[in-house]
Amino acid sequence: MKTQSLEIVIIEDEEDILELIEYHLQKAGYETMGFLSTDNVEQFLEEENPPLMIVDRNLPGCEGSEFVAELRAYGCNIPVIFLTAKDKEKDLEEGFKRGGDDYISKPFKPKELILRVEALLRRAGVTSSDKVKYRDLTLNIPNRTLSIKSHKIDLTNLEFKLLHTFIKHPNTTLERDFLRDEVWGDDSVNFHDKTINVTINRLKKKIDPTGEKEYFIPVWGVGYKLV
Amino acid sequence: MKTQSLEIVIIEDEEDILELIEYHLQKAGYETMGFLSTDNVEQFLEEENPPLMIVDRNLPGCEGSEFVAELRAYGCNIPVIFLTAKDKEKDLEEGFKRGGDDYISKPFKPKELILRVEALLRRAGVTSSDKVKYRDLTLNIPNRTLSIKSHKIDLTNLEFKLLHTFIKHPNTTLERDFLRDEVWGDDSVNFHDKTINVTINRLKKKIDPTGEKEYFIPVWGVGYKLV
DNA sequence: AAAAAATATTACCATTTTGTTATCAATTCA
DNA sequence: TGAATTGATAACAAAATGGTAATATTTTTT
Repeated sequence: MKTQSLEIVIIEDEEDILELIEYHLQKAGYETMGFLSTDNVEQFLEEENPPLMIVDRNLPGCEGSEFVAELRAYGCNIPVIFLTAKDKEKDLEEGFKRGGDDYISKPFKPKELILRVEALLRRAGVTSSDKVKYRDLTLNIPNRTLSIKSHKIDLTNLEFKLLHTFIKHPNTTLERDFLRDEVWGDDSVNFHDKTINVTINRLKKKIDPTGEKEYFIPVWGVGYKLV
Repeated sequence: MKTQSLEIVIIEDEEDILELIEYHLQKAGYETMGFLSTDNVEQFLEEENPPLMIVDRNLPGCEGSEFVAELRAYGCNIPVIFLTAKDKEKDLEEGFKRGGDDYISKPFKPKELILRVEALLRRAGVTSSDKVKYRDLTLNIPNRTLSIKSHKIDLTNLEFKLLHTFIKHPNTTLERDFLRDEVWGDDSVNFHDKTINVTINRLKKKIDPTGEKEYFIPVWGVGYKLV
């Protein structure tokens, strides 16, 4: 599923815990970059643009959440999970208010750490899933193939782009002009009225020959909608 | 920070807990929409496009996470926080794998609930709702649909534009000339006297066949008003 | 270069939407 | 009250839009 390894930053002053975290993340398929303090982290973030950061609250010299608050103030939007032994409400609040996305208390369950990392990466839009689904349609982006209930269907490039566009905006009326820009590109001069109609038509026939599933419905005078 | 009230969906079968959650969310400035089961939720999501959903895992008839997994399969990407009494690793994993964004165990600290809601909304980049409402009418602009009390009604493009114009200026007498410019466009030469009458008429019949709701009232010699 | 595949255009038809007209009903005002 | 004006509505006409098959063009493959 993961197409490339992601390098996750961990800031944790207790060396054994740091190693433990790195171990579990690596086992889950991530690269890691551990720091024992916030020193040099900023520079690393700037250079490497890591996708996620796990930060201990209890760091020597600097509160972890203060560090994150500073980063946020400078426009850094990296997803952050706080890690802490403290479990008091006040600390929790501080962590979130200062820009944390999630919070895990020590001792943590390794599985939970991984799950929360994955959930956050997903929500932050880092792990670009190579599959897009809608109803019983599954688009495999790298392969540029369509599966309907484990049944593969060949699509032309144009048909694929068109369907992809609709699946990215399900249940939304896409105007003809929008489709034209999105699928055909705005360089298309002399764009013919019926081009969209005919292409939609061919696509419909391929993915639903009998028409019983009614994927596309025309919105009169506006465009089409995938329902 | 909050520019407009956000309506958060909660699915929880224990009525007292549901009320408790609603209470805390409302105190924090959110609107809430509670459900005791997953019934009708899907419809609500489609119509209202809420920004976040809190789902109990332990629902009668349907596992909360199964419900979310189904939604995800249909392309619904709404941020989800699971809520559960269970605290076993296995359950946690299932919830995340099925598309949950966060997880809170009962009994929960109210403060933590709010903090996690806010963090998730922030990370998900909450979008302003694309709906316009007046009385029991809800126009979903991207879908180009009209709902009256969760009942969908088909409008033609012209009717949609007309109703949209009125809803943008509720309780205001819109002059015929204004409507003509706004809905038909100023390119309309030879605009016939009765065109507006007839179009309003058709719209009235669609949204209020019996005429009991009296949405539109004619203002003699001037135009119409949506009340 | 020839064949095949993909895409675009055209033409024709069906449907939906919108406009027009005629008639009737309601309101205004002298 | 009654004429004049405006709105409601039904019926019909016209226009706009979408569907689709056939054909033409372009692009890719062999």
